Amino acid sequence: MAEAGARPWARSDEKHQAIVRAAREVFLDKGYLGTNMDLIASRSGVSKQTVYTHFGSKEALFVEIVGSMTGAAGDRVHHDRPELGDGDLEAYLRAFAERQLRIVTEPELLRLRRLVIGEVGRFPELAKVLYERGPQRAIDELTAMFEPLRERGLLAGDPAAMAEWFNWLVMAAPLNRAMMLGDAAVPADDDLRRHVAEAVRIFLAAFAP
Amino acid sequence: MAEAGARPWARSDEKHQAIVRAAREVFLDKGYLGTNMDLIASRSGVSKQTVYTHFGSKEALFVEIVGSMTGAAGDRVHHDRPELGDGDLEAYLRAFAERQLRIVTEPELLRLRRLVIGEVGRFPELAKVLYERGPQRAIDELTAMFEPLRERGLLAGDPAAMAEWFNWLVMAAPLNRAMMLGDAAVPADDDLRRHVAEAVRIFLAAFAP
DNA sequence: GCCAGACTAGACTGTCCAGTATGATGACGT
DNA sequence: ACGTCATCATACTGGACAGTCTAGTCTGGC
Repeated sequence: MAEAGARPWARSDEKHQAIVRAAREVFLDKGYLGTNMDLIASRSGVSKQTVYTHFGSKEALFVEIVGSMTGAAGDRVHHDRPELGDGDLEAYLRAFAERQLRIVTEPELLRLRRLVIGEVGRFPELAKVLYERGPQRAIDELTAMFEPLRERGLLAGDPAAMAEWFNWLVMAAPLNRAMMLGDAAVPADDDLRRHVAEAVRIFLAAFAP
Repeated sequence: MAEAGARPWARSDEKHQAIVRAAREVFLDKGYLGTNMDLIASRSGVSKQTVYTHFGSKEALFVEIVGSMTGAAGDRVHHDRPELGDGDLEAYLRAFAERQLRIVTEPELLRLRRLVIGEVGRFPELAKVLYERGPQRAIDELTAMFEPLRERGLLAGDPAAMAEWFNWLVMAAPLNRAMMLGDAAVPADDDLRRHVAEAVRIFLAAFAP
């Protein structure tokens, strides 16, 4: 993201990070147009000029922030995921889905999603990247997971298609509610577990031979 | 929305409608903050003052536009819906879902959805209304439809829960793709039909006794 | 003919804000 | 001691834009 280039870039990382943090908050809170650079400067305890030295423009800062957040979120979701051994498939799918859903419905990620969706017109690339690093990546990993299960006869169907159904069975209701009804509409732990259990049941009813 | 009030309101409906049309286009295109009132005035072939006479402020105009669009969209979805007689349940569910999905994925509605989601922070009420008139209303009608089916032994489960699962089985994948990947990501007719058929199959596998 | 009310073009006010310019401070290496 | 480089505070420029104001036009009813 930062210009590949000529400069030896020993710029103070501390300030850089402070700007990133402040910009993240402000952009998530007020959107792209609603955000003002003076506020980011003062919130990060840095002069406006410094903001412009580190990031060349409001647009560049926005792209950098959103890009890095999507990357980080994607990585978190797919980090430290347990392996499926010979254990109970249903239980494993539940654990997997609960974990995934909990991360995706964190307020910060919900706000990122809203921000990006609202800016599809202005920044279509960002939305594409978010889709690829979010849902698409999850679906790809599920596909890889389902492939051997199909071969072992535990699932019946096209792995990629099953992955997509599974993903949205788990995510759709909570995510879409949260998008519109606000962060407070995210299910509490009990409900989340019940929701996931039922999603997994439906999935297996449709795809277990 | 317009002030309940004193005035006999015989204002030229033609201009009013022209403003509404122009405002709809511009807001959907550029978002709330990105929209400028001079443009709306010129696009509707009306003077700026007239815009302010008909709608008191940018905010009021926005709320009016979005509110009426959500209402209209909701009404369209639930208008002229065929009844389920004694025919084939699976075929009926497919027809129902195809119809619903086609309407919801129209570009104008997708853009409305993006707009509203992006403005959740500034206008939380609008998003709530969109949720109620959109997904919630669909779910309620499905609930009413499933209730007797359950009593006839054709479905097994809580009608409201089944309605929510059915709704998102049908909507989630296309809608979420379209939100982020743009209007061009909406499935063509063939794909849409295949998608719906499979969604219905999954639903019945999970909920038909 | 005249009044009222809707409308018009366009100027104007006040504010906000991205981005730049200026001139100074302090740290660090040579 | 000196240059360099990041940083600072603050002022400024230029443009955008919500909302108001002015002064005048057009139309239909009486």
